[in-house]
Amino acid sequence: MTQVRKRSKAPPPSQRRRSPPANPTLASRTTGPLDALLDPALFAALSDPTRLRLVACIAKCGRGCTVGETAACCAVDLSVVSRHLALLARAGILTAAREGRVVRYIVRYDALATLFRSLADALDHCRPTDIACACNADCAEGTCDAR
Amino acid sequence: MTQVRKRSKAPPPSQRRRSPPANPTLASRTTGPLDALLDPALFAALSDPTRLRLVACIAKCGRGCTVGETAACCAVDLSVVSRHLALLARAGILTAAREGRVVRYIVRYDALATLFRSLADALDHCRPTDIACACNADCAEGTCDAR
DNA sequence: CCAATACTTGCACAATGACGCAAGTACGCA
DNA sequence: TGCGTACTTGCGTCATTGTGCAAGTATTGG
Repeated sequence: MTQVRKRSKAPPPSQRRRSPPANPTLASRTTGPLDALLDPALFAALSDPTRLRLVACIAKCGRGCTVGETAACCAVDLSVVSRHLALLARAGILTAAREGRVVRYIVRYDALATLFRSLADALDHCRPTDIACACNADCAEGTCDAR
Repeated sequence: MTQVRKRSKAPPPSQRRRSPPANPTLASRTTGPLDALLDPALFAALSDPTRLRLVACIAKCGRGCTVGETAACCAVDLSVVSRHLALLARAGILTAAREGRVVRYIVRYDALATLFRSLADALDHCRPTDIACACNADCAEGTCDAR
């Protein structure tokens, strides 16, 4: 994660976001070509060992897991877990739902599985065939739309 | 990426690694359960926008791309591109091959596609059924093998 | 062997990210 | 309304990472 610069001062408690914004529609990433599927934010969310462990933990607990339960999976402060889960939800990997006093996080199985399959398909489509790709001369020009 | 602490001083030029180590066998990650597939290093490699652009660029250029060609895809120094490509190769996403004066990098289409499909499958298997998961009480104990 | 091309690596620096602690907020129940 | 439980957020710290520049190494051709 490099060029994602978000540095706005937290708004006052009154107007502070209480319920997280709608999860980004993973579906919107599952249609386009390879570029559209290669979202740095998604991979960044999955690039931390602690977060991955949390995801794995929640993925296996059928019903949603609370922050406290999930925190038992790894040896970091509860506040850290809370932040990680919020981040994962923002990335569209988890869904959060408040149930009275607790918040349950659950993995967005379908969205993720669909996304990964789309990625695999997109890669297959990119695989070179016998016909040479016209963009060989220079990736920055010609028919290569990678930029 | 957090707990990956590698802080060894670079070895002297004489014993410095010239050819990169064999790419990690992505295949080894495509068999186990979800945990085995959730490799932080892989996602970390894909978490940088510049690197993703390089991957997309190379993915679409059927034959391997040289470092110089690839560098045309984005506005960073050639040395940066070189480092990114080496990292991607180390992560098993690209394969490097020296051809005379140039080095060609190519996407490991099959390995990646297989990995992503395995991930999707693993997620599908984790999806809760009607039978409640026995590990609900506490993710850190019981039958939940997420830790 | 020298020069040119094509990368790779050392070094310094700024920005980012993960973390823990402490304080703050939300919700349910007396 | 006051209290306890369950999270969330502010803040400071420290390690990691992305980047550019300059110097180093590899490979080919003269």
